[in-house]
Amino acid sequence: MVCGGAAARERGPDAVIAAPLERESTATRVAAVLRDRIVEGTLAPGSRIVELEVSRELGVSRSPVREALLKLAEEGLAAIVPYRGAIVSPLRRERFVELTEFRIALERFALDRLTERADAGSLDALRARVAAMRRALHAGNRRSAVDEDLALHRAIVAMAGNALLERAYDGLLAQIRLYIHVTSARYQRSEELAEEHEALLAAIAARDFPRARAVLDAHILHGFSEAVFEEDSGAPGPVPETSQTAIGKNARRYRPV
Amino acid sequence: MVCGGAAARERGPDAVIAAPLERESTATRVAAVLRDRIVEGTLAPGSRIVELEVSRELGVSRSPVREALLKLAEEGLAAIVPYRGAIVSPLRRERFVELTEFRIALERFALDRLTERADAGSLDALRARVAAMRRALHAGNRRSAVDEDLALHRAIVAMAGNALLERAYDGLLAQIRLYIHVTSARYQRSEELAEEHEALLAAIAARDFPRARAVLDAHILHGFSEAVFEEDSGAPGPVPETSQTAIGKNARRYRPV
DNA sequence: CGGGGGGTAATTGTCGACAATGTGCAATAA
DNA sequence: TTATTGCACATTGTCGACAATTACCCCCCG
Repeated sequence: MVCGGAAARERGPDAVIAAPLERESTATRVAAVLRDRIVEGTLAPGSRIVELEVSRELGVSRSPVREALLKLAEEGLAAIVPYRGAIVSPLRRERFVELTEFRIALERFALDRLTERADAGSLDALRARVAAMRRALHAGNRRSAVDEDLALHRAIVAMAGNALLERAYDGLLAQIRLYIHVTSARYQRSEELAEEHEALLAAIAARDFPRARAVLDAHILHGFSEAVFEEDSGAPGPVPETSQTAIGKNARRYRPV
Repeated sequence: MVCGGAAARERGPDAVIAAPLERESTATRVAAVLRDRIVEGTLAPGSRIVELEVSRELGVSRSPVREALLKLAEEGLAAIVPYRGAIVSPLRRERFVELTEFRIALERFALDRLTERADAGSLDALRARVAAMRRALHAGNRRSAVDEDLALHRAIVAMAGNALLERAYDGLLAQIRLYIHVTSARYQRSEELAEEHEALLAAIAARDFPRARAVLDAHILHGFSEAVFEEDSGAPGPVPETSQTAIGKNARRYRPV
């Protein structure tokens, strides 16, 4: 068999050597397929995932499928209950509140590091991402706008230089994507969104941690406040007591002075 | 076959009904065995874990062993490289720095929530844990002192009421345990350790978030500063440039005024 | 004496089959 | 009619075997 095989053919020519090192296992590919379907909405929240069905459909055995489901469960995209199987994690407001709170906490930590060590090169890379997102927004391509948005935030987190933070954030990202459609209204007002990101970058560039934190909070909570859940009877009402309290209080406390 | 079986017999008599609901799979038990060995030191950092060896030793097939290794890898206790197997995560100073930084970030977030919503009952529970730890320390039982110490911190995190935070912290806990022996000098001066915890609880009771945060930082960084790595040539020298910078700066910035 | 090739052994990745468990329906009795 | 019990089916958990890949060692060549 030729060195790179199918994997190599999918990449650039000069990646032929590196390809065998990073080719992915069947389990990884199955996980990728299922992950896509979940965040895409093809696999609706709450629906069952039967190992044998997936294995038959994808033409693999149950072992990699099972392994993939374990991965998805770790990412919070699926829930596995022993001897009963896996379901796509249902969308619940309470969980979205927790997700948002925790996301803010992680990104704050990242900003804390980043406002200390950000160099010109990193900032340029971030600015390029904002530009890309702006283009996607103007082109009306919501899907890639979402991708660019999240990629920007992930890049900020990655620049903090803490591998554990990065892993934790990656785990969150999948779930953020899962909930993105309830905040999709946000991507209508593209100018606003781009400006918020630019304000965030400016604060980072100025190495002004308090301001960066304030901008971040406003940015994320802004998206949060527009979230609409189907379980809501009628209009997008207020979030539940306790959680509202937590997010609300912090939003107020950390709002720019 | 009798209802509960072996699982029920290991519990109290009135747990017979509930037992079947919470019995654990083979994979979970294998993971528990390996996890214990890793944090205990029986399985040294860097040593290989061969699936077939474990499966033969524990009298199970490779499937649950494999599943257990995936879990351990998720927890950061093991590293899996495709077609080459799993090794116990090696102890590296850089990683310990990241671990400590991230741990502080998570616990700060917990304190932020806790100083808002802590009730008397919760505080009593925490105080009971400090007392338990103090007893263990005085009894010279270092192992259970460590357990109580971590259990206290975990309880604080749990009280924050964010499931995602809790999961992320649990993932960290295993790794903290992995590194605990490099900070074991800390458990010599038991009085000091107990006092720091009590100061933390007092700040929480007073709902004084800034003070709680300052006490927490001092507490964790205190343990950090005593860490000794074998790779160090001679005395426990300073931590590497970049990481030292990050931790040092924050320690200074957030120190009590 | 050192470095490259080839072949063997060891180990992981995947597979199909069987055992254990949960689910739902149907038959039965009150 | 309705609650209950038993049974058949669907699905997960575990197992042993085979395929794919890597590590190791020996041999050969320079």
